[in-house]
Amino acid sequence: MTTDPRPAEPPASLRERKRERTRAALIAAGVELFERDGYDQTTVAGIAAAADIGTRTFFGYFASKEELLFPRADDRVAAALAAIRERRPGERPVDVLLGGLRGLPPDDDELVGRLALLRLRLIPTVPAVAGRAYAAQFAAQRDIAAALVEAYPGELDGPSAAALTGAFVGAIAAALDVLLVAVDVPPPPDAVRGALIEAVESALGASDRQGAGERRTAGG
Amino acid sequence: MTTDPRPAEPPASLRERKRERTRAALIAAGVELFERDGYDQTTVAGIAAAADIGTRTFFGYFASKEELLFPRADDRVAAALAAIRERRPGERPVDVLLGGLRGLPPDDDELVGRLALLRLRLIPTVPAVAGRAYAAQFAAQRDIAAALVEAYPGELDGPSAAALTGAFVGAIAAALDVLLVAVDVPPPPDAVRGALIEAVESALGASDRQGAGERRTAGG
DNA sequence: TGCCATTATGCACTCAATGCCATTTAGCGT
DNA sequence: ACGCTAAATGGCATTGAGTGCATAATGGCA
Repeated sequence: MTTDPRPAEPPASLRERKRERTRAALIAAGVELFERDGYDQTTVAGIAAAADIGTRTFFGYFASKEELLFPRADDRVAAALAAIRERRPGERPVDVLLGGLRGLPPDDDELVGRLALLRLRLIPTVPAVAGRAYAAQFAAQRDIAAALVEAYPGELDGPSAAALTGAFVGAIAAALDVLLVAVDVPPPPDAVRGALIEAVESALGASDRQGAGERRTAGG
Repeated sequence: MTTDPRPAEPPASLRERKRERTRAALIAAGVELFERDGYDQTTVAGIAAAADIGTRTFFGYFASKEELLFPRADDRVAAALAAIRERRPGERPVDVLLGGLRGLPPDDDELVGRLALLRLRLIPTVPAVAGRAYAAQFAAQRDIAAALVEAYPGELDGPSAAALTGAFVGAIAAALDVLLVAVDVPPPPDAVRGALIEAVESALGASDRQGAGERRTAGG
């Protein structure tokens, strides 16, 4: 379930290290400027200048302005896939997914970090950012749904697996929005995590909640 | 539940009728060109030329290129809100939402029409379109979640309502993707509708499906 | 040191989108 | 029918994202 959290190995060669430093500088400059001046008011040229590189070079690091907000592939997808892989026999799909969610570290940066928070705030207001986030979510759902179909042959067909995954991811996204964006000051990470899990469980009707008491295998 | 499906009243004044015709011509030209040449290859200037208006005028009708794909406010939100308003006492939130889904007309254009299909195909590939779709979905979820909180005071709090709504909408979106986009030739509308309802029900654990036998109030 | 591949950058270009402004046209009262 | 007003139209210029191309700078390696 641990899935190797953030290796963060510094690349070997000088060239790669330098490139990684520039990349980090670009992200830092972007986040800084986005927060200070707003997304639309911040130009790529400005970000590049703040990181002390040419404007053209920016696009050698990120394909677009909004890509800056999605610097890494989502670890949560890997966590979900791992949870499916390590499922217990008889465990229902919805409980497997919820188990994966519970297994995430409480202070997961991708869930409640500064960049993630900025991203969440920008998604409802900037179409381009929303589009990028949606694309990532869609890809994630496809992967998870495919894994579910493979893990539950006969029980789950394509549409059902897609619907279940969409419900799961949709519940998380919507709950996170309420818990992190629609509040004045975001609560501490572990509180967010607890409330998130509770909300998602109540939405999906997990074993711990309403009825279906036969296969109560998932522990707290 | 019927919610006045497509009034389509022709506007009174000559000016408004003319404007409506131009608007329809723009949509038609856009859909045509998008399908023929692809979204990115189609320029706003090209669409305007095909509809025989100036490029600048296009933006008097649509704020952006992708707005062309979202010509009307989503009726389904209204249907969901109506379903919540007309709920039966004791009916669980999830069953209310599913009831609203079942109440939709089988050939709802917004669900399976040509424009909707093109939109669904474009969403995974064009970030701008995805962004617009996501924004609409987000707004819809906020409205529905707010209505749910109001309809179920004490039972549903903000995060729970958001999670449930997100799960519902997410399940629909993901299932529609599988049923309409990830197939060679889309099946007939009523078949899509039936499969969609079935998939969403299985994902959300409706009364008709798994456990939770105490409050079995919702009929078929 | 010198060669090679990668990286950085400048320049010109396309296209979406916006602001400004002149012109046309529909709606309406007289 | 006439003329006024407001909306609609569209041309022109501008900004900013993103791309292709050519060239220079730089690290890896013999």
